[in-house]
Amino acid sequence: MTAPTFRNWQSVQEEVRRRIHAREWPPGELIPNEADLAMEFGCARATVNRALRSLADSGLLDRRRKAGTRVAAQPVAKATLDISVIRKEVEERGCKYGYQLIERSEAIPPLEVSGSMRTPAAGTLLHVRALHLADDAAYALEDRWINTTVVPKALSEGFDQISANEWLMANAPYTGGEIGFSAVQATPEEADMLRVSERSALFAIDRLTWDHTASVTKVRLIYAPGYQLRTVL
Amino acid sequence: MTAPTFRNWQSVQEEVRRRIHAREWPPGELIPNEADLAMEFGCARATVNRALRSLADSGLLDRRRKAGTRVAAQPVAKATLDISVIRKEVEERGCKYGYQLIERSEAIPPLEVSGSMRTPAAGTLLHVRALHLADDAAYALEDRWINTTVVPKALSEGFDQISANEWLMANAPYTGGEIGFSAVQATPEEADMLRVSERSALFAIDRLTWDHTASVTKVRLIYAPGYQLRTVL
DNA sequence: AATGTTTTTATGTCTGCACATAATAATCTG
DNA sequence: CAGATTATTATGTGCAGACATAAAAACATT
Repeated sequence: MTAPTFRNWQSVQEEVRRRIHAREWPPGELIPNEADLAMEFGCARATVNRALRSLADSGLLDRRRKAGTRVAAQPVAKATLDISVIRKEVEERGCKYGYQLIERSEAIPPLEVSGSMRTPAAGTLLHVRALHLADDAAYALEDRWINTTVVPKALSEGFDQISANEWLMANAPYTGGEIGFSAVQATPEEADMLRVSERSALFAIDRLTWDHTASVTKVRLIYAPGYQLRTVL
Repeated sequence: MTAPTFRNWQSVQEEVRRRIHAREWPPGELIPNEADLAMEFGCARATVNRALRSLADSGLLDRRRKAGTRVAAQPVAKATLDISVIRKEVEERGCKYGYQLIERSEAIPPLEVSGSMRTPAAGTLLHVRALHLADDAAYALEDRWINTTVVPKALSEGFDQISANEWLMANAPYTGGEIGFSAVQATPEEADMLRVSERSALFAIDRLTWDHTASVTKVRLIYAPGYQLRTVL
C-alpha cells in the first residue's frame, strides 16, 4: 500500500494538524524530522518545512535547531487583533461616523506622560482630545499626546476635520509600540462627555508608539459602555 | 557602482521596510515586482517572495496576483495576544499561584449559554466556577460551562486540584473559537469573591471554543481591578 | 568530576527552475 | 458598444540540491 501523497503545503499542514488533534502525536512529543516526513508524504522537504514553520508560527509546534520539532505542550492561543482607525471600526459596524474635537493645545504633559514618552519633563507636547461618534452617539473618547519633535507637521494640522487617530496613521510612521487593554471607572468628566453615569465601567486602550528610539504618540481611548473588542482564535 | 547585495530574506525585508518608512514607496503605491527586486537585490526571487510575504502577513503590504504588491494605505496594526493558562500568567509576574474551586455541578445553563454553545436548551452541562489567586490575593474569577458530550472525560475530573482552565488546555483540543474583551461592573457576588467594592470596573474576557462544529466550552474570566492585558505592536 | 573540543544532526535558508493560478488587459464577436 | 473570450502577467507554490547554523551529544583533556 502506498501512502497517499500530499502535494501542497496546506495539505501537509492539515495532516499534521489532524495527527496532533487525534493525539497520534501527543502534546510535548517529538515528531519525525522534516526529511522523514517529506519522504512519507511524498513531497519535498521545503514543502514540509513551509507547513511546519507555519504551524510553529501559530503556536501549535515548538521548533529548535537540532533539537527537532515537538508538539506544543500548552498550545498558546494567539489572538490577533486588528487595530485600525476608529472611523473604519465604526463604519464596519454599519454606523455613520462622526467626529468632534474637544481640545487642541500645546502643553506640558503630566510627569507620567513625559516619563513614558521619554520627553523632557519641562517640554511641551501637542495635546489633542476628541470624541468619536457612531450614529451620533458617543463611541469613544480619545486623549492623545503627540511628540512634535518627531512629528512637527502635526503643529500645522488643526485636527478639527480629521482625527489625530487617522491623521497620524497616514503621516507618522512608527517602528514599534506597546498596547494595553484594561477596565476603568469613568471619571466625572469622562462620564459627562460620553453621557454615561459616573463611575461606569469603561473599556480603555492605552497605546504608545515610537519611531526607532523616539516616542511618537501616547494615546488613551475610552470606549462607551457595551463596547467589546472581539477576535477569533 | 554595484548595488549592495542582500543575501538573506531578513535583510531584504529590512530594506523594503526602510523604503516604505522613508516614503520612497509611499502608502498605496505599487512597488516593483518580485523578479525586478530580485535582480536589484542580487538574490533569488524566492528570497524576495519570502520577505514580501512576511511583510504582507504583518499588514504592511497588500499583495494580489497579477495586480502586484502595494504599500498598505492604512497599515492595520496587528497586535498578537498570547492567551495562556492563568497559572503561567501569574507565575510570569513572579507571583505564587493559588487556586480555589467554588462550584462544580451539572446543571441546565441559562438560555444565553446553551444558545451560543448550540447545545439543547434542556440539556445539562458541567458548570465550574473557580477563583485564581496571585500571592494569595484574588486574581481572576472563572465561570465556565463545559460541553460534556464533547469532553466526557471532564465528568470524572473534580477540578479541585487543577483548574478547568488548565485541564481543558491539555485535554480538550479545539479547532476554533472566538474571544471578546470588555469592561463590566462587578456584580455583588463578584465583588464579594474578588473582595472589591461593588460596581468596580472589572476586565472581562469571554471565550467560546469549538471542535469542528460542536462547542467545547464557554468561559468568562473576570479579573481583579488593576489588571491590564498588554502586548507589543 | 568538571571543563573544553569536536562531531553530528535537525532546522533554516538560498538558488534556479518550473508550472499553477488569479486577475487584469487586450481582443474578438454579436 | 456591450459582453464574451483569450492572452498576458505577477504572485503562489512546487522541486532538488546545497550550504549555514545552532545545539545536543560524544569525546577528549585537565
